[in-house]
Order: sequence, then structure tokens, then C-alpha cells
Amino acid sequence: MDFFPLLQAPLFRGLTSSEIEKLMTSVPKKIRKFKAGSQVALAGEPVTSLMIVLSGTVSGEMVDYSGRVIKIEDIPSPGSLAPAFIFGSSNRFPVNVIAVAETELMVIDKRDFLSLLAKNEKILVNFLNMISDRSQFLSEKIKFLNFKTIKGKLAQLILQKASKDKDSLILDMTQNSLADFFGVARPSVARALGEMEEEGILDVKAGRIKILDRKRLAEYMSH
Amino acid sequence: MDFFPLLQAPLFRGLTSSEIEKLMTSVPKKIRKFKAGSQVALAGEPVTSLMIVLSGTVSGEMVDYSGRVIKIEDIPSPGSLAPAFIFGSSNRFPVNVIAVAETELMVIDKRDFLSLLAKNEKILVNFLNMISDRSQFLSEKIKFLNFKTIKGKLAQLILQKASKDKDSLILDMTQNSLADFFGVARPSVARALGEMEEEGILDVKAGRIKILDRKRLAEYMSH
DNA sequence: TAGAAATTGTAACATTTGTTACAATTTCAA
DNA sequence: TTGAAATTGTAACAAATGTTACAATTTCTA
Repeated sequence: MDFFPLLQAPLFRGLTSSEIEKLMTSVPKKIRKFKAGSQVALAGEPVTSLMIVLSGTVSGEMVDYSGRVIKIEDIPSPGSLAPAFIFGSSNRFPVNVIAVAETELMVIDKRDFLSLLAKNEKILVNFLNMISDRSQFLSEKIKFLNFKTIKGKLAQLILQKASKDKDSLILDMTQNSLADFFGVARPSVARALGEMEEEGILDVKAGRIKILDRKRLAEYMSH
Repeated sequence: MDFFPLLQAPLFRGLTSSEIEKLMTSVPKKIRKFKAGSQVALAGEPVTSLMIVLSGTVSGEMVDYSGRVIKIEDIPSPGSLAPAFIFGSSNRFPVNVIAVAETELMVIDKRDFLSLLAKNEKILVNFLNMISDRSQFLSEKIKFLNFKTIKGKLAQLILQKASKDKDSLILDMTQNSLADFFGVARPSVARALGEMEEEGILDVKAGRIKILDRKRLAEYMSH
């Protein structure tokens, strides 16, 4: 089989392709294929193995009781599905997982995976890094949800993206996906953006956002 | 030294005291003592070691943008400090850590800890379980924050607690801590409880809650 | 037990967000 | 290029929550 996608996978960082090949041929594993739109896993279903996205993309989504879908995150190749749920006391998928494109997954049983971790320290460190990063991501997410107002969430998102570049940035999300991401209604996002533009804080043009008043934008995160 | 507190520590679950003693005498470690009220770690400071609370209690606190201090959680003996931040790409304390009482910490350097993990599979699994549990806790928290209405959050909390017992339960939290937990204003909690009582769904008396209409209570989680 | 402190109940009004609906604009594909 | 589909802008009104203030009640403590 082709181990090339694994070279890019976080779990195998720092390993050469021959090392990977040697390790992987000795580990029992399966390949599973999914068509775009098909269900990969249901929330609540047991997680009994490590799954690595070899090609394609899956998406983790939550459904609240009113049927609204809240997208939690996309996992493109070569990421892993729910690595933080293989161990721990619950061992169940926290979200529904959908293939958003034609997708190939490599599946390694938990027991086999454990012996792989014990066998190779690089892989062990990589895995510890992965699930630790996961916690760190969730902590960020919570910080995010705790911003009460939509303008606060927008300010947080915009300042986070802008700090890397300059005062101009591109939000490559539609208002709809923004609304899903925040867990709010779409027209409310439009209104918030419109108002911040009126207030002279932002300049929004065709998905490109320009920060006009950084100070007042940051203030929206405080109250 | 006295290894007794470690017997109770999640990291050493399933090990006998003689196994622990044997392992620990071969691992470089330090004991650090803190007086009540003293700073154990600053938010943003690098996490370079595993720290286990042998005695006493530490508390994680966050400072928001307006300077207000928000207590995140207490870690009593025999818990660990920020185990999910030893590895991962950030490696920095997410919160300020304060000793709330006279406290003793056992400190094991990251490198030494890693060799301990590689040496003993039980400890490895325990640690994987610990940081995975952390992720799972955070996921729960997120699910919770996603309930939009206060009545929905209340319904979720009450039904979660009640399912174990009967239709009667005790919320051992004041309205104030409930409000903090939900991230809402205190009078809003009082109003929501009052309204649900008026609607004949709950009976609230001195902290003891009785569910009168389970069906309509559950409906509040849906919309 | 008496007074202080904390908790709870309640009200009026302001603010934010949701809901629904529709028009304007942009993007995409035949 | 043109029509369909998706995205965005906007408005009116409803619902939920916040804010502030104060009284009533309960719990703690000297």
C-alpha cells in the first residue's frame, strides 16, 4: 500500500518514509472508504480505534435539540478523528462525523495502537502532542463561546486572524457558516457586521475585512 | 520519602505501593512547597514538568480583559497541574495557579516523565486517560454552553442530576454560582426558575427541586 | 439569640438576539 | 452569457436576557 499520506500526518512527524513503512507493515490495520455526504460515525457511538484521514475531509457536527446543526470543525487529510476519545473514561464520539468529500480512512485498533505507542517514542510524543493540542483547541473554543455578544465573537475572530497579518484580512467563511460556528442566527451576524461598519470600526467589502478602529474593536471583547 | 499520596493519584492507578516506590526512586524529581496564597505559576509561563499535588490545594484563575478574576477550577491532592499542557504546541499555563492552602507539589521534568511513560505501560495508559478525560470534560462543557436559553440549561442540568435519583433532587449551588456556571445574570436564573414553577413544571423549595412535568421540562432543551 | 451577611424574589426598563420575509447582489454552471 | 442557486442586506416584530434596584427571606456567626 501507499504510505505517502502518512508522511504528512502529525502522528508520524519526524519519521522517514522507510521507518513508517517498516512500522506500519507490522501493525494490523484496515482501510475504509466513504462517499461524500455519508455518515462516518454517530455521536455516542464507541470509539474503538484510531482513524487517520488518508484522503478527503470529514466534518464534526453537533445537533442540538431543536435540530440546528453546529459545525465544530473540519478534519482534512492527514488528520485524525477524535484522537482524544480513544482513551479516557467515555470512549464515545462526541459529535456526528460526516464525510464532506470522497474520503479514505486508515483504521488501527486501540490495542494495536497502544503497542505502537509503546514501541516507538517519537510516535508516542507525537500522539501526546496531538491530544494535548486538542485540549488546547477546546479551551480556546470555550473562551470563544464565553463571549456573550455576537460583536464580541466577531471581534475575537477578527483580531485573532488579523494579528498574523495586517489590518486587512479575509474571512473565508460565508455569513451562514459564521452563524453556525457561533451558534447564532444568520441575519444577526449580518446585522452585527453592518452595525460595526456604521460605527466606523470595520470596512467590509466582499469578504475582505479592514480594521479601521482596532481599539474600539477590542473593547467589544470586554463587555 | 512518603509515596502514600501517589497511591491515590490517577497517574498511578492500578500500581501497588511497592511498584510505585521502585519506579519513583529511579526517577529524578523535586518537592516544592508553597504557602497559602502564594503564586505557583503565571498564565503564559512555560510548562516544563509534570506537577502532582501531594498535599493541599491549588486553584486556577483567569483574568479577563476588564481585570476581573474568574476562578476556573480547584485542584486538590492528588491531582495534577495542567497535564494537558505538558505536551502540545503551546506548553504554557492557560491560567494563573495559586496555592489556596499550604501545598506540596512533586515536580518531574518533562524528559524524565517521558521516559517513565515509555518504561511503564500502565502509567502510559493512565496518563492517556487523564488528558483524554480532560478533553471529554471540555467537550461536555461546550455542549452545555450551546444550550441557548437559560431554561434549556436548567432543564439539562436538572434532568442530568435527576436521572440518577428520582424526581426530586438537590442543586447544591446558589443561584449566584448557577449564574456563573451558565455565564448569565443572576436575576435571570431566578426568573427562569420562577417561571418554570408557575408553569407547573418544577417545584422549588429551599434548594430542593421536584420535577412535576418531566415531558415539558425536556421540551425546554429543544427550543 | 440577635444582628450581620448572604441569598432569593421581584419589578421596570434597556439591550440583544431570534424569526420571518423578501429584495438585491453575487457566484456558479450549463 | 444567461438563468439558477447561493449569498447578502434589510426590516418589523417577538422573545430572551441584561441591568439596576430594592425588599423579603434565609443562613451564618459572634
